[in-house]
Amino acid sequence: MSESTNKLYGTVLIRAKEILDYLLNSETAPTLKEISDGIGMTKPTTLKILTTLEALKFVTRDENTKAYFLDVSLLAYGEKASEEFDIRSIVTPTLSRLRDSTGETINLGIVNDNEIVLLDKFESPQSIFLKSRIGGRMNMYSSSMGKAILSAYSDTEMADYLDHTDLKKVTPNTITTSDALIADLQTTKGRGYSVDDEENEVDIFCVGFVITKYQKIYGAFSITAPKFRMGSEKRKKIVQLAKAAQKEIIDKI
Amino acid sequence: MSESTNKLYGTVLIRAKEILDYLLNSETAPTLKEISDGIGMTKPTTLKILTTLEALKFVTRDENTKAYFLDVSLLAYGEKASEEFDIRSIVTPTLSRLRDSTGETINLGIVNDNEIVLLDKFESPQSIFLKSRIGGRMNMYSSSMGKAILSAYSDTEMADYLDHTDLKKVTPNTITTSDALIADLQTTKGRGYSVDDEENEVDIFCVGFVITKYQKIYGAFSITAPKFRMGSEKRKKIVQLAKAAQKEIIDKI
DNA sequence: CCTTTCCGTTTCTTATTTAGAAATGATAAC
DNA sequence: GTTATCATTTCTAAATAAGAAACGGAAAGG
Repeated sequence: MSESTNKLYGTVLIRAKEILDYLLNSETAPTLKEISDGIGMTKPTTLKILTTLEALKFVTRDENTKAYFLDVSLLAYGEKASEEFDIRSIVTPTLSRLRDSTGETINLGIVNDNEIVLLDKFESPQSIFLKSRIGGRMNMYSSSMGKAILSAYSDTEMADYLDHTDLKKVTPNTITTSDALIADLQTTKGRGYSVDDEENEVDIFCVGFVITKYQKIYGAFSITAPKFRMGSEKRKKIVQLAKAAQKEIIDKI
Repeated sequence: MSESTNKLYGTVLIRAKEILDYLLNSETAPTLKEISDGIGMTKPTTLKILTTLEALKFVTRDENTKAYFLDVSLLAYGEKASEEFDIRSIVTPTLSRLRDSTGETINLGIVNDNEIVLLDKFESPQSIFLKSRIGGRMNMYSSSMGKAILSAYSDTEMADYLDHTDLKKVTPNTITTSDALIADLQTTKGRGYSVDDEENEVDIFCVGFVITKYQKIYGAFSITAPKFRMGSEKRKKIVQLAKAAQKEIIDKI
């Protein structure tokens, strides 16, 4: 929101990203028409960009149905990118054990552009919902990982975050005022973990733990479960196990 | 090699990919000069593309060092792409157990553009080498996963593969003639698994198993170990476990 | 079996964008 | 404080892109 207002170079590149994003958010592989209608570009232009994207192996086209989808070649870029933040290698054994001991799904996230990006997940065998995808994004203010991280922010960082964020309702429980959010983060700080009580997704309850050492914030992890499986006894037990995991991780950094 | 020779649309897009590839293959985050020199583009042009890539969240720039690296936002595209081929969910529990029972690293790959793309890996605790990265590519003719898949190809498919591939030496052991490769694949077919005896990487020995059902090839998995840990006894045991895993996977498809 | 419709593809021309030489800043090295 | 080196900005001829219109081909409907 404080971006330079100068026009960006690379019209085709920008449009190509629109196409990639369209494919990213499509349930099923779309055809040329669907894409060009969906984005509001003319067919010839869309076709030309798609043809180039295909040649570059960013997309693939089904020869029969003529439908487009993202190409697995893209995997390499994301994996390389996430290597830069390599908490994963440190964190994996601990979180994998935490999954086993809690029986619930564990997520690992980092901050990227004021949002949480899901870096990895350790799924519980009983997990029904797999809405989330590695690389997927969520709000900081409505998720347990986000709130765990926000609770470690300085006042300046927090002010900057609020400055760049609209607290929009995602579910009926989402916190939508700065004051309420700041109060919640205060509680989080005292308690040592954050709680997302159906604030990001209905029926889903999460607790979140920040991974931070010597002032530096590395990311956060959370334990996610359907609300009916998160009674106060269970939650107490999970928190205890997770706090031990958090300590173990921080010691390894 | 039978591509249309027409000039491709989207100059900037093509150049942007060159930059992304340069970042993908850089050990350390490069600066503008390194990138422009490395690719052979002028600095102003490179800067302009990088600035747009940054705005699109494909790259990030370190404010202090001015160095560029790939942005984690890219994760989402690759993950979505690999979902299309979702053998992973079917295969994960079995391969994870195979890792535990063999104590060695298991790789899962699929074919993309006549090469193997590493879709997932299940690392052994004793794995020293982590040269490979998810999304990484290797030759079909020099890798065990590739040869396992080639052994399931029809004559036409194989002819087409050879037509589009140079059998270049990767290590002293790499097979570099069609005849030798075809003979090796014959052996593979009879034996039920492929062997890569330092053909792709010195000191590394792998066995590969194709995942195929009703004529359709879904991918392959391999067991990788340093050669000194792959004596014939150990290998026999591993093959036995892997064949059971292969059967289990195919039954689940 | 012919007609219509609906996409995908090609062509063409004006308007827009780009590429890079050169100049300028900024910063680090000496 | 001078020099070297890299990042950034400016500017304009030359290259590229955008989209209207026309075309082609396959599938649907009568």
